[in-house]
This record gives sequence, C-alpha cells and structure tokens, in this order.
Amino acid sequence: MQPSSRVTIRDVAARAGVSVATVSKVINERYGVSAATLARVRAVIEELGYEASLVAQSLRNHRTNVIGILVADLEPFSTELLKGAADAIRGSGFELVVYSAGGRTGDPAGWEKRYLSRLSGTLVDGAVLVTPAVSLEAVPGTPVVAVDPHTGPSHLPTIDSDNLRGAQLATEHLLELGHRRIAFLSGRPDLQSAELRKTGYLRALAAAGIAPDEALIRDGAYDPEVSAASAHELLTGPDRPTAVFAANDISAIATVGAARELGLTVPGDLSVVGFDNVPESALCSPPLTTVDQPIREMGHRAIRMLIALINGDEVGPTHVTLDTGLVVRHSTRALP
Amino acid sequence: MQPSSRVTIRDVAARAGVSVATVSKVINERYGVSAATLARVRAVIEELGYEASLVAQSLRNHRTNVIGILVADLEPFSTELLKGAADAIRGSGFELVVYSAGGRTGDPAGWEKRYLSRLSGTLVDGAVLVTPAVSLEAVPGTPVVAVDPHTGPSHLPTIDSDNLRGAQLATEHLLELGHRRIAFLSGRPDLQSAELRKTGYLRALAAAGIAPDEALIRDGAYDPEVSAASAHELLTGPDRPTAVFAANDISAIATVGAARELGLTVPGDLSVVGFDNVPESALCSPPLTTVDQPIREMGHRAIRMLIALINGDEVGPTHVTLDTGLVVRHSTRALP
DNA sequence: ATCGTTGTCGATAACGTTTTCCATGGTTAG
DNA sequence: CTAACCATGGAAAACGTTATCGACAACGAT
Repeated sequence: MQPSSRVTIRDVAARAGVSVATVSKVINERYGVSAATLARVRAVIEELGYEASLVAQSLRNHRTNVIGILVADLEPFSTELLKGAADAIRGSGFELVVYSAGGRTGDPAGWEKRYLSRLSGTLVDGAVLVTPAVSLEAVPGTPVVAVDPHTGPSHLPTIDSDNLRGAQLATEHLLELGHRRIAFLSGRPDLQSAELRKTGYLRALAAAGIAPDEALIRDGAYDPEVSAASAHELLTGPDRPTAVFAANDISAIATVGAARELGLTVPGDLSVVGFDNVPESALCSPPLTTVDQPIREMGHRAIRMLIALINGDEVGPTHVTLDTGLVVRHSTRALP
Repeated sequence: MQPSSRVTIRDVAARAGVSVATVSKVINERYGVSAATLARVRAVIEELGYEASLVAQSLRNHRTNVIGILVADLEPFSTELLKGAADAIRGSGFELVVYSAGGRTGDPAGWEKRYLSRLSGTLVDGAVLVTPAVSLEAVPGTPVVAVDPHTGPSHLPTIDSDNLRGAQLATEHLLELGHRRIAFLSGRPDLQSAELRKTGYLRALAAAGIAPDEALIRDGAYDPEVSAASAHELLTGPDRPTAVFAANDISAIATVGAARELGLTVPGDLSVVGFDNVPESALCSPPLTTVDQPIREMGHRAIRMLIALINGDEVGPTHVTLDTGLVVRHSTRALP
C-alpha cells in the first residue's frame, strides 16, 4: 500500500539528474536528447522499475488506449465475437473492456447510449457495439463500429455477414434433399439480420415454386424456450413439416431437443438446419448442419476497423459484409 | 471531434455562477452546499449533459474503478468464469477489462506478472488471475485474487473448488457401475487442481482395492489433440479399458471422438466421464457425465472478494473452496 | 455592541504526464 | 572575431478533477 506509493517520472528525473521533460522525451522517443543522457535515463528507468501512469497520460493526451465492447449478453454468438476481438486487440496497444448488459430486455434499449455517453472520451477511445438496438448517432468524437446492427447498416460503420444468401443456401440444401414442407423458426423481429434470414428462406421457397405456408412459420426469438415451444407446436400440429430451418443455432438445438422429446429422431424423422455455426453446433447431437458465419473474423475486423478509425488512419469501406456458407453435418437427410 | 471538445466541470461552474469546487461538491454529494445552489447546479449539469471525466477523477483519486481479469485463453472454462465475473461486476461501479494472452504457451509464464505491473495502479485497481502460473507476489497496492492457481492456495486470496472430492466422486461412479479397468486422462502437470484430480482418482481406486495400472494413465494436457491421441493409444492397446475418466470436459469430448473413430460407441463400448461441467458437456453427443464445478459462481465470488479487498472492506475467509458434485448424463453405463 | 458559531462558498494546490518554448553553450561560417 | 546556428536541456502551462482551508456573512448569545 503505502511502502513507496509509486515511482513517478519525477523520481526518475531526480535520480538521473535531469528534468522531467527530458525523461518524458526519452520515454516517447522524442528528438533532442543526447545519446549519453538517453542511456542514463533508460538505466534509471530500468533500475527503478518505472512505468508511466496510463491515467496521467490519458488525461494529458486525451486518449486512453482502451476500447469498449458492448454486448447485450454473453451468449455463444457474442462469446465467439469476443474471442475474435480479444485476438485482434493483442499487441495493438489497446486494452479491451467488455460490458455485458446481462440480457435485461426490460431496459428500454437505451443502455447502449447511456453506457457510451458515460464512458466515451473518458474511459474508452471507441467502442464496438454488438447487435445494437437503437440507431444511435455516434457520440461526437467517439468512433463506433456496429456488428450486425438491428436496423441494418445505419450511418455507423458496420460489420455483418451475408444473411440473405446464407438463408437461401440453407433452404436450398433442404430442397435438394427433397423436403417440401420446410418450417421456419424466426429470430427476433427487431433484428434486421433475422428478417433477412426469413427473406432468404422465402425467396428460396419461391424460386422452387413453393408457396409459403404461414402455419410453418413460427417464432423462435433466438431463445431456447420460445424455440422449443414453437417447435413442439410445429411437430404436433397436423401435417407436420419434414424439415426445420431455424434462424440460429440455439433455436436449432432447441428444436432437436423438442423433436427428441416427442420421440422423433433427427435426422431420421426431421431434418434441422441452424444458422451461425457457433462451436456448440458442432458438438451437439447430432452435429448440426448450419450456415457458417465467420464470427471471429467479424470480431477481428470490427476491432481493426475501430482502431483505424481512432487513429484517423485510412479505413477502407465503412460497411463490410462477410461471406456465409453452408456447413453440412448430420442433422439433415434426404427424404426417402 | 472538435465541435465542442467536451463539457468540463469549469463549464458547469461558469454556467451556474459558482466555483468548480462547489460543482465538485454537488457531484460527490459533499457537505456544505445549500439546497438552492444544489438544485441549480444539478439543473445545469442536466442541461449541459455533463459527465465527469473518469480519467481526471482517477488521476486525482488514485483509483480507476476498473478491474482486470487475466486469462491465458478464452476456452470454455474461462469463458464461463467470465460470465460469472461480468455478472458480478454489473452495478458495482467497476468496469471489467479482460486480457487474454491468446494461449501462447511459448511465453515463459511471466506475462501475468508483466501485465500486472504495467497496469496496476495505473489502469486497474485490482485483478482476477485465472489459473495463474507463477506464484507471483502481489504487486504492492494492487489486490489480486487467484482462481484455481497452479500451485494451489498460495499467499494470494484464492477461489477454487473441491477437485479431490470431485475426482473421487467420478471414479466411484464408474466403480459402482462395475467398471474395473478405468483409465485416467491427466490434465496439465503444472496445475495443482489437475494433480488433485489424479489423486482423487487414485484414492478411489485404492479404496476399492484396485491397484492402479500405469498403462491406463495417460497425458491429456487439457488439450483436444493430445487427449485424442492418448485416447487412441488407450483404446487400441491390449486389454483396453472399459471406462475413461478425463481430467476435464475437453479431454472427455476428445475421448468420445477418438472412440467413435475406432468404431466404439459411448456409452455402449466405453464409459466416459469428464470434469468441469462446461455448457458444452451437456450439448455434446452423448451428453457427458461429468463433475460439476460451479464455474460461474467462482467468477462471481472472485469479483466480489476482489471488490471487498479494493474497498478495504471486511473480507471473509481469504481462501474459499466451492463444492463439486457429480452430474450423471449419458456417457456412462453399467458394465453388463 | 461584541464574540463565537454555523453555514456557504471559493482559491488553490495537488495528481503525473506531455509539449511548447526559451536559454544555454559550443560550433561553424563569414 | 563576430554572427548565426545547432544540439541539448529545462521551466512552466496545460489536462479535469478533488480536498483542504480560509473568507465571509448571518445569527444567536452574552
């Protein structure tokens, strides 16, 4: 605690017999210090184990070298994204503070804005917003990049993936396997990406000349319980579907569970395809056929773009959409 | 950027016709300001949307209200722990910066110390160390709590769980099912918790009057590849085991994979039990019988203890060991 | 009237940096 | 021999807070 408080730049200066200005110069490798003093100051820094106060530097430089990542909750998607972000941040000279709202949906979606205004310019230099709800304007002076924002590419720099094509791929896969009664478990209606997945589903159906059946489109809400309930209805209703395309892997896994409870086997009695390709989808039973979204890469890109923005570097396109692709595993099978 | 820089305490003071000192008092609810001025200053703060600079406060108060969590890598265990930590941090007035070393094992285990000394007292007020390697002494003035440290409860405040008993439970379960040739896939030899799991295994065996067979004890290293290789050897060797107890879930899942590749079914031909009860263990196929370790709770406790330490509050016992318990799912079966 | 008291408020010195600008001495060119 | 220059170093002002302490008015009590 109080043994020696903390060694400051002044201590170094005194010990080396120079001014603090000079010490600062050697730390920041500024011009105007002779080789001799440079070496001497360096030695003293080493000797005293001096570390510059990041706080004082931040105050002076108006820059904290901390970036924030805001997620609503630490579910598999944001967890994967976080891994990519953590990876990208390493060695960048920035630190990463993660803020998880804890899945409180009761909050009127304004928490992102509040968090941002409280911390921007004072604790973080910029932030990555994961599936941000409101179309919040950028806090002036604080760069922000959005990952898969609710309302689609707003004016904010955005990273997302090709949800439309992914959903088409998934549906086409099912069609090629001979399925005709293909149900859809939707995502959250407020998320644009979720709507695109639905659109992709409908388009693929239309392209195959199949009229959509409203009875086969149910709510999944990206939530295991809601999805399980919907799947249950779907599978106990009249003329049940032979396949389900769920708007994300969590819903798909819940669907498999519901089917199993009803004594149906996957893929024997029901084919299921998910979306996201979170690690869980490969582990679950049966391993899920799903649409791969390069989540880690998205986290990586988001951080890189944000850093470029912060540094005022040239950033390329301000809205990048990554490719999606189909991953066929063992939850789908051709209709006999 | 430069539209209006940032509204500072001085702006508020000027607008309200008071001194900065007074504004500071109302912000911090200090004594010595009349009801009238209090209201007026509050109104101005609201009007200007003033937010105090956390950086300046930190510099002045020698306190950043940020705590760090250091993990070697974001694998399932630390991810779960992070969820618990994020949960505990919410509403505490602290922010959480996570630092992931990225699994570089090439680093001579000193990264924790370096990170800590660089950031302590300057960016973080304290840190949670997850499975820290070296028995690093606390950086003076920076509280630290360790979760499942390598060398066991050092002088650092520590949170862990009852690894010994958990391993005994798991082994006894296998014994009760009639298994006699029970293999063990060890964890990392440098981790005390891993050694305890081995000890638990050996003790349970001894209690049942079974002499341990060195040929049945292999390296798992908490790594999927190493584990798969060891499992392969184990299962193709002479007189193969009828059950495997793996030191963690990742190894167990890898073992199941290896068995499947050899045409063996789990639990039909081989029973497998894991350790940790990470979410993946419930999803995988078949759902894993495993030892539950309350990982989220551990994260929660670690944060709470750290905050108490930082605040100088009374902290209870400085080393808490949480209970472990057996979770029987579908990867184990009685020997015919 | 005088003297504490109490209740408000403000000047000011920190906190630990970085940067700008000036002073100094030595060196070179004219 | 002087003028101009360069290389090096330091003084001091910021950055936005908070805490200490003194000033000053109003007020009740002597």
